[in-house]
Amino acid sequence: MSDDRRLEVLRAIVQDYVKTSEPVGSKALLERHRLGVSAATVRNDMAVLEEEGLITAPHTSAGRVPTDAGYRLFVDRLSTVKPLSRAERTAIEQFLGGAVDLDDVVSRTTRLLSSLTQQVAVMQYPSLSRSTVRHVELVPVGGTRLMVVLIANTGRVEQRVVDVGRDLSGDELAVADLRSRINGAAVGQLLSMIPARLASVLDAVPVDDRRVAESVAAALADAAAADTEERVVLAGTANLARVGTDFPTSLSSVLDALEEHVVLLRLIGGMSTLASGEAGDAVAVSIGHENPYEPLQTTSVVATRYGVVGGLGVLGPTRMDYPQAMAAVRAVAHYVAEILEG
Amino acid sequence: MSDDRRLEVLRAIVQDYVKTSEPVGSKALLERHRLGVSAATVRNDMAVLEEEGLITAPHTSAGRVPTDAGYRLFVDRLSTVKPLSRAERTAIEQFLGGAVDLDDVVSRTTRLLSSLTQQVAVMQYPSLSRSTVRHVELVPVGGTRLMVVLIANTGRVEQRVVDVGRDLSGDELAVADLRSRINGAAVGQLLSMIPARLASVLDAVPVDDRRVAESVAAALADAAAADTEERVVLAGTANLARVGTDFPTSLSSVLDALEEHVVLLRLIGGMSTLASGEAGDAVAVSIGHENPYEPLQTTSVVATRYGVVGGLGVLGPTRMDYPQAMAAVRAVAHYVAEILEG
DNA sequence: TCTGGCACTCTCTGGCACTGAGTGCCAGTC
DNA sequence: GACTGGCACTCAGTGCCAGAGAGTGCCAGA
Repeated sequence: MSDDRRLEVLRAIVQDYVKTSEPVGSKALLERHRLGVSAATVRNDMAVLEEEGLITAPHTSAGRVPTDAGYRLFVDRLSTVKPLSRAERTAIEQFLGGAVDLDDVVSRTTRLLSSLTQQVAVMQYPSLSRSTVRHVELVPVGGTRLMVVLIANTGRVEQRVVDVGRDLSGDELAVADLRSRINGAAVGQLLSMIPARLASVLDAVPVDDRRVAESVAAALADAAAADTEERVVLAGTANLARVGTDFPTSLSSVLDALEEHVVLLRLIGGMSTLASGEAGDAVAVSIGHENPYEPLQTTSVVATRYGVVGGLGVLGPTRMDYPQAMAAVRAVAHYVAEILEG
Repeated sequence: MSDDRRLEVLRAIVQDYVKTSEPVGSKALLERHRLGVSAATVRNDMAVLEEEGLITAPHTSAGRVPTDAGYRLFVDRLSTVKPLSRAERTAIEQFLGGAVDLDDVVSRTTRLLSSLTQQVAVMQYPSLSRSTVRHVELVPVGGTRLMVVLIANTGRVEQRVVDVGRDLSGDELAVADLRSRINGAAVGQLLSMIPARLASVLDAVPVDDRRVAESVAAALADAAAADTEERVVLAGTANLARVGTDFPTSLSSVLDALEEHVVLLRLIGGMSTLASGEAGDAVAVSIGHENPYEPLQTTSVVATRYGVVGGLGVLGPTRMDYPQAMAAVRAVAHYVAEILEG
């Protein structure tokens, strides 16, 4: 019961199919792989693999194609993440190192990842709720309105304009006082801690400014909580339409799904959280129907966290070079974390 | 020489082809339009139109399809921008009115425009160089580094961190002084005026802080000039892949082109500038080969400025409902300008 | 200047036979 | 019991052909 050889056959099928995108038959398999057995034997193995639901035949007299379960087994047990070449690594480092600000980091990362993997790259903006406060700035913007600017340690900036119910344009002193109190209490804290930390500030503030302080605190809490409507950035969507890619009719609905940023965030977020449960740099893979969101069930997603602040990954057809994608995602995540937090 | 009727035939061809996406023949044309003449006459007219390069036949015995020149003539002389319905207008107003910040305005605008027109929507972020300074903020961020935050009247925020060569952490006073000088000189000015306005500030600053002021001025100038690498936002790319749309093989290269944001910016910017030369709310149309960027020569772009700060528009196949697209673009631009500047 | 009619040209569709890759199964061998 | 060679069978893909249908160009006549 050469179980090992059967898995070897599965691996060969996955590799060939990923490379050629055509159903692979017993004969073709033998030409490309030295399995040391005859075509008939391979056929027997294939029959078993098909019975186990790991491969399937599009029609009677075609070759076999891996199923989602087949890819899953391949990813879990038959593949090793192939490390990137030294040249690739330095290229990544250099390209990302040239970024000038946060937007640029995100934009470069996605473009890099999509060109490395030839898939669609997805990156979540550094998440506020896990990052810390670098500074809070208060700016009177005419009349009774105050602009509240929250700057996180990742370089991300959130701003809110609030009506504080009092004209502050002449009262630089009161604004400066409140600014220093708030910064004293909040700088260095997790964004999620903002409401708690500001409670004490509210008590200490002169009674005249109480109303103002409350408005500002509310705005800050709101800005920190805006986390749930996180932004996500894509690159390489054209890769989905490349000739030789397998999206017969579903291309349009996949593209549609990609514009549902909320869904992508949940996906990337959920998967990368899962991965972080295991080893530090674990990469999570979600294949076809494993995917909770229906329009994306013809695709696979490879994702991971970068640092502690966000997730990134690639999305493509289930017929994907998983080892390569996983390696690229892991390496890029590593460098991004270094740049953002190092 | 019924020149008028010939144009009427052209209009009918454009309208039918846009609706059905199939080459339109003389007979089919008569069924849908009351031209008051026979099929043979229409055929003669078609022959003339073809000779003039306004329509073309995919092959000998198929119907006719408008050429780029045909669409051009249609847009210039045969179509009137059909006003949106009252319901549509209030829907636009309500949807855009619900936006909470600048990002949200841009995101809602593009999604709205793409769903109104069933095309790809493109919007340039409000451009800094034409907007004015609302406030400049200086924030010491440890050691000798200072974060310079530039807030524009459109709500857009640019930030730079500079090394000022001197430890300012203890010297709140010097920072406050510089901050008020800069704001005094720059607030309300066009961003492009920043370097000029700050020149006087540099002279007036105490000699000890000269170096600091220079660094800050440079950072601000840089932030203002970052305009050239403007951002652009897309929505509705899935519309390109809709079944019934005409992108046989070029889809992938069009999607690729859409990721070249620099190109899109030049396109939208150039076109809308052109339009603003004419009437205030003019909408510019670029059809197929009129387009300077080769991969987009199978597409048309309908664009305009919103207010004075940026451009927006839609992109789709040359077979596009121009009157409808122009109406939608114009209406949306109008409301966006109101929200951003009103 | 328009119209009806006619011959002509192409595309499209369906049917048919053929080819080739691939399969399943079976009897034989190590 | 596991593997192999061989054989019959299946089925998508291709090329070919004929017929239908849509559309055109052109011409003679009103």
